[in-house]
Amino acid sequence: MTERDWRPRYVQLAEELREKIDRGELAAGALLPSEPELAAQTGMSRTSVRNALRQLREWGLVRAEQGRGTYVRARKVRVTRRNIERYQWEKDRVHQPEEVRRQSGGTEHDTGLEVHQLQFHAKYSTVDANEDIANVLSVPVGTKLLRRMYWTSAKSEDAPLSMSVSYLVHEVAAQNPALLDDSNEPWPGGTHHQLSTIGVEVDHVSDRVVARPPSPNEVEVLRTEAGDWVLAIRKVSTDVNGRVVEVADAVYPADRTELVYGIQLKPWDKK
Amino acid sequence: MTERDWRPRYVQLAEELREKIDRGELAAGALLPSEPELAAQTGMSRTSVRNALRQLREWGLVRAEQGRGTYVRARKVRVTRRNIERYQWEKDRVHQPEEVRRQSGGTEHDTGLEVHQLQFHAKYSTVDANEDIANVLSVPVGTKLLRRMYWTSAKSEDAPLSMSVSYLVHEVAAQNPALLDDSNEPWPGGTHHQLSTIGVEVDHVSDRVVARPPSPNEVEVLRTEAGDWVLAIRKVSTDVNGRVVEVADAVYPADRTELVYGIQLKPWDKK
DNA sequence: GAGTGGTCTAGACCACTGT
DNA sequence: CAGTGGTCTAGACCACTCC
Repeated sequence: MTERDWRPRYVQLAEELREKIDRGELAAGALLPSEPELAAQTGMSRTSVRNALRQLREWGLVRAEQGRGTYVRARKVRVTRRNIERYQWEKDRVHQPEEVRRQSGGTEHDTGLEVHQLQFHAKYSTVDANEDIANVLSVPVGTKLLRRMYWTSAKSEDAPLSMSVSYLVHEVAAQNPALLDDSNEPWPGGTHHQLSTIGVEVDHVSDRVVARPPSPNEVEVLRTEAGDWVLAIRKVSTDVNGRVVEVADAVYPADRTELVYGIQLKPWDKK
Repeated sequence: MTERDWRPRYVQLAEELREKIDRGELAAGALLPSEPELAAQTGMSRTSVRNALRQLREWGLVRAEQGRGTYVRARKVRVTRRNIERYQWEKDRVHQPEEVRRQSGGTEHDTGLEVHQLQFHAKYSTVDANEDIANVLSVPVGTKLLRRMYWTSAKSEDAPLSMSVSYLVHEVAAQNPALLDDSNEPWPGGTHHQLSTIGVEVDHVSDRVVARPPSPNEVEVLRTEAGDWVLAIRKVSTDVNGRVVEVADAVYPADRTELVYGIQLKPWDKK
């Protein structure tokens, strides 16, 4: 006689289904039995069946669709973002001819997709600096900032995407009025080229990486599932004079993003 | 007359409570009204109240304790890990005298805690390379590896910690038998010094950062809450001859960890 | 023993999706 | 229209904590 299983029945059901998914018995995209059906099969109440299914959703294994059913999720392909190489690439691109700069942007560089497969959106606005951003930019709270919001989606899929918000000091950006108009986006050559038109050269960048649950707004834009988290990156760019010139917050769905940072170490002194 | 709120009642309750927490009306550590009490106050069933409380747990705002009540979680202090600086620091430390090397390790450098406040654990074993690790190390599947597991905890708190697993090719490590014995841990000067005893100098390192739900084992070791995620970092070290010499997987509780990578850009060519 | 959160039942109505 | 998942009720028993 085997030992009694003392775990809650909904956990047992969840694990049974998880094993079926792991074994491939329930393949990606497959439709699970409906809730009333599972309740009948197992002799459990629909409430307990729903608890089991919620567990599977928290594990990221299934997706429930209202009116349709519950499906096994495809294993997400993670987009690899190599930010160190990317930032250098973006900077170097500035001195290429416009035809070349026009051909691709940062997202294409990251994802391997082509320009025509992506839908690019930009929206500018003017805001007063809150304490957080003001501290990073070393300006007084309330300073006028140019707030630039970007989001990119793949045309083919309804797939999620990325969203980011960038802040520049308005007075600085206004030295070139073209930088204040979001109808000039996508700007060939990106932010580095935009900054170069007002004599700014970025010297170093810092990425601060954090994982957290998404805000309600991010749930809507990125269409994350319940229980999903996001990777949030705060990128701070400092120019050759040591002045912070841009603060940008980017948010990615954590389950389809990986970040790679390559680090070169200095050699030991010869002894 | 204001517009009717069409959202589910449990969402409305969750947001009301969230606002109270945000405003500080319910401070960190405060006890929420019990479930029957909330049900009575709002006229909702206990099931709906529980749905609201689950939402708050998914947001990471409260923690339920069986038999006690539901408490507002303290905002976690995030430990900042500056891996680029850390790796360089670890490498440079090798050529310092042993008394200095003995005084602190990587975790103290990261967290600002002192040696005597930390509990350090190391356990070595020998394993056969699986496909994943074999690929990274460029060795055949099944090659003998030295598997080194580390975990560190703060003595004061029952606080979570970090855990990591490092893999070296056994044949390589065995060139210095002292490297095979975990009773020599913590080794003054860390892995870089260990490798230096067999003539290996690390040239560059790559961090691959991913956020994901914790494995059952990680839940136990890191004592994460339901719905929490972890940050998993795969660090690959390559020596000056271009050979991968170490693969290490580190796991951190995502809600109390931030990673910072500072990136120096090359200057534009003078024109 | 009283009170808490965790599990569970057996219903009900709803919004949404397909045919 | 029937079937799906989403919401909701009004109960019940349990394990656990604290007094």
